[in-house]
Amino acid sequence: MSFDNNPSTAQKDAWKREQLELRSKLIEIDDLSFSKTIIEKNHNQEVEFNGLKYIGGVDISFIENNVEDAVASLVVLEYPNLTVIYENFKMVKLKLPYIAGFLAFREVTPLLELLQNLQQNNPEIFPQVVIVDGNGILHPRKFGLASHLGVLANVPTIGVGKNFLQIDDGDELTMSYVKKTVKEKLNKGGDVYFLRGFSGTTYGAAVRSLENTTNPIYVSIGHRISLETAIQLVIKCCHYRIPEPTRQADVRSRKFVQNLLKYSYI
DNA sequence: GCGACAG
DNA sequence: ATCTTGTCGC
Repeated sequence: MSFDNNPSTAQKDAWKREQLELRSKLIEIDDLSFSKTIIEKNHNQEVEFNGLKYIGGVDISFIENNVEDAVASLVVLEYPNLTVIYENFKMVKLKLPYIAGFLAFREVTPLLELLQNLQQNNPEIFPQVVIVDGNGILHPRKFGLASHLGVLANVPTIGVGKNFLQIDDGDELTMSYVKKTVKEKLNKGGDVYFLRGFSGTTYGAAVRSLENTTNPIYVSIGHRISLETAIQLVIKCCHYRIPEPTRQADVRSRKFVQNLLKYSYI
């Protein structure tokens, strides 16, 4: 089965209005249940998060040759050890195709349901911040999936993308400029390059998560967190290129999909 | 027609 | 998003 029809221009315009409307509720500063301390360590500064125990990760995995069935996942990891203490999955019937700039309309509902389910049934481990597989305000209307989920769930979120999404705001946010600049400016693990448009808006940052990985990740504010805090926390969560919360959500939902196929449940 | 295209 | 073994390096 496939999707009815590709969304019309009118539908996209309605979605754009909805994004702008929800964006009015967006909080782009730290509004967290834990605190951040800068520690002076000899020459360098180090960041410490106090009172942070639970970090969430969400993702959706897809099935080959199947446009409508997918598996959404929510994991909760303990900080700072980053061990998974909770996982849950939800089968999804996708209603829409993927359209850049409108990812939330395809994915946000099951992710929201997973969060609400945890809040209701296991509130003591509800995550204090959720890392989302997709951008926050690094988005044409400054309201990507991470922000959308954050506002609807009223939870702090961080957007982490594996690929850059070009924004129409001057030459310095084109794909070619960012790819070129990132190569020359991100020279070691933890290096950060801020993605600032001609308008002066900072949409997010390209971050080299490890010493031995060239390809950056793209971090942006989701909701109720500042970009600086988001970047520092994401870096602390990186055992691999992708921060553990989203990486675990990804790995585990993929395994879930494999088992579905293995036992012919789909 | 051409470029861009988070997941 | 998904398809995937070996291989190179620490």
